[in-house]
Amino acid sequence: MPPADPAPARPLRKDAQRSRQLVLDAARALFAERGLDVGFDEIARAAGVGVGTVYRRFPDRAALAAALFEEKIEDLIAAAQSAQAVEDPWESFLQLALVSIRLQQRDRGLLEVLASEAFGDPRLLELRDRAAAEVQTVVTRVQDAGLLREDLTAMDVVLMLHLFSRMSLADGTELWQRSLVLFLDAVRRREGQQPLPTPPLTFEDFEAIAHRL
Amino acid sequence: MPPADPAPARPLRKDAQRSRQLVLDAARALFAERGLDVGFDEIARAAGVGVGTVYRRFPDRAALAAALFEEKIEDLIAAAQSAQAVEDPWESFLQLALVSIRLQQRDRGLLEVLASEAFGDPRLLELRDRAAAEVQTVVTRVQDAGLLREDLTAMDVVLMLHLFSRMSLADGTELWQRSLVLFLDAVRRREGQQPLPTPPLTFEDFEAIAHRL
DNA sequence: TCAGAAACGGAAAAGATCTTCCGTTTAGTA
DNA sequence: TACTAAACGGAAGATCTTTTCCGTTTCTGA
Repeated sequence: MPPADPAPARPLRKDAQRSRQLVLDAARALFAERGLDVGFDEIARAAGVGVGTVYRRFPDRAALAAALFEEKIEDLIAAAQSAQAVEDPWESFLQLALVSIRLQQRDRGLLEVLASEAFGDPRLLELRDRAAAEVQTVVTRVQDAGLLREDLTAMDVVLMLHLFSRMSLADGTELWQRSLVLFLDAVRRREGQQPLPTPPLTFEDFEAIAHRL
Repeated sequence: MPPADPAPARPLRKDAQRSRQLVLDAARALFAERGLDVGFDEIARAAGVGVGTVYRRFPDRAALAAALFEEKIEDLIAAAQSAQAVEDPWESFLQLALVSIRLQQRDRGLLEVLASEAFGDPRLLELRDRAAAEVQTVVTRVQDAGLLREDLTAMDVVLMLHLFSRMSLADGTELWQRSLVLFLDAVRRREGQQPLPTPPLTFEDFEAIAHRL
């Protein structure tokens, strides 16, 4: 009994493979620079193919984004994991913050995918959840070490990283670092801190907020 | 020699006055709810007049915004001044923060005008500068009282208030308060604080950043 | 080499605003 | 009341982006 792959899907013809790749390359560059809502016609022009070809390969923005950002989010997860390898928990936390901001600073599309409901694409959503889980791990460790305030959640951190990433995209310079330093100072554990008001942020809160920012 | 008002401008006809007011009322509500880029046709429909009438009275969005947001920014300035009346400098600072976030939470258009270059309208720009000056006053006072870190600028504060206002618009709830508490905790003066990196934020920095957020 | 399927490009249809224009209506004045 | 100028509504033209469609070209494998 042969494996019943619902779509045996013969490989794309050679010219089709080539133009698919041209489209992906063009879209990668444009999404990184200008975000997810670049026009399809512009992608086609940059790729040197007709619009029809873009639509044939990627019926909508979601298909294109899914193909491109899986890899990108995996980069982010890998970066988070390598931050976990840092011995000192606070340094590990710091490295996670810097790396994740930098990745989003270099790719506006990545920021938008992470902050949106990712077109409802299950693969992207799952990867995003895995990235959030990595943040959770780092946060828990630095909390267990007594260095980070206990009432902070990983989602507070994710939300803040999102805001700093946005800032880093918005200013050409490095002014966002001022705000990051303030934040880091604020979340350090310290005697006599006032507890945070309102219930902790959940993942759903983050989604709802970031999506509409 | 009679006063040479360049446009003696006879008063609008009664029906024109009426429809001007209808348009302003409709635009006020729509801008507050959905921000500055509501379609003119939608404003016309909400006002119960034709699009032509909207264009006749307000040649572009800037004219409409100028007419509406002068008053709004004056409200903000008034709120800042009444915050200055609070005796305790820290409380005064806190009240300024809360009031300014609330005003922007209730009016997305106001937030957008404050963060944009305000269509280049000189009146709006001047009012915005005056609002920033009020923040400066409050910040200086709380710094002079030794309660706020010295290396923070009024523009750091303005930028943060902008971010929290955005958050307060984006979440329907009050979760932004968590972040505000973190921020307030971060900016309190305290022994052994690390100095902030990168040069202080200028007004131009704020404009450039907020505009592109 | 050749026939048929797959893929291609880009014109054009479909949608969404934005803006102008003009025939009709209404207010103000004599 | 009647005339004129101001104001009105909304259809139509101008743009811009999204999406479909089809005549032509290119690949593949018999």
